[in-house]
Amino acid sequence: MKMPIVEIQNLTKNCNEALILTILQNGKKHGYQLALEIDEKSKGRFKFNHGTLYPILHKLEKDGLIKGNWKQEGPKRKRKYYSLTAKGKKYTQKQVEEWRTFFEHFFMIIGEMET
Amino acid sequence: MKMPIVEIQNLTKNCNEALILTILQNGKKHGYQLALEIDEKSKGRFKFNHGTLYPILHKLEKDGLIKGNWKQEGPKRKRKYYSLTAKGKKYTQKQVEEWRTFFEHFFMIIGEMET
DNA sequence: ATAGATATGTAGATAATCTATATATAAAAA
DNA sequence: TTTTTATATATAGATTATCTACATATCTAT
Repeated sequence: MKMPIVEIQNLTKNCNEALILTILQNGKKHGYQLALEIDEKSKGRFKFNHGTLYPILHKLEKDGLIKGNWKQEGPKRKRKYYSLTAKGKKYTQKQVEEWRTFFEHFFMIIGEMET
Repeated sequence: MKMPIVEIQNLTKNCNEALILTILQNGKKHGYQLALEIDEKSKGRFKFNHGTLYPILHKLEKDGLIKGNWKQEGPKRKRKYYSLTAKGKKYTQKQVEEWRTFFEHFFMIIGEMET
């Protein structure tokens, strides 16, 4: 798996990933819960389409960055809880740093950087 | 033409656009010049693929946000200089604001917001 | 001459996201 | 109690931005 850096060439990636991964730093969450939390924390600004969310989770799991575990919850309800792997934790920290430097360069150009 | 806001749903868009549009706020530039300037101003961090750059310029022109003019430069050399239209100026200011609020929310979630 | 930088452009591939659909359970309202 | 809404996960197909590669032509320095 490649470790993309956050730059103009691959800016389409990583943003949704970054949100999911950093939320998971606070403990294990299932998919629906992640979407709710991101919605709340952004005061309704960031809303995940479920058709976007689940494929990302599957990809992150396939890449070994998160690990999902089905849990019986109630008599018939099942939820899949995800948590960061060691690799995922390292990756997340790197990505946050990448985003910070990206942001700095981006606003240096588009102006009005409040430092 | 729709006026997209910068949010999780359409984050793939607008970033390259924003860089181009804000550079054009400082006066007319041709495509190659825009790429160089963004490269320099970001200290080599943002590099445009020309295959990305020119289609965006054509799209922005089609949407009436920028206007391109071919200029004879030397005996045979031609360059196409782009400048913001009134609509484009308005749009650019709005987009910069959108990006600012986007990043505020984004960093509020991914943490380590230095306010 | 010719090599490298300048300058613009398009075609096809890749990949992230979006829309729509599907399924099923739990809780709340009528 | 029936129905609606929220919860919960998932996939298929369409859309779209970007990437890679190709194509063309001029200008400058060696």
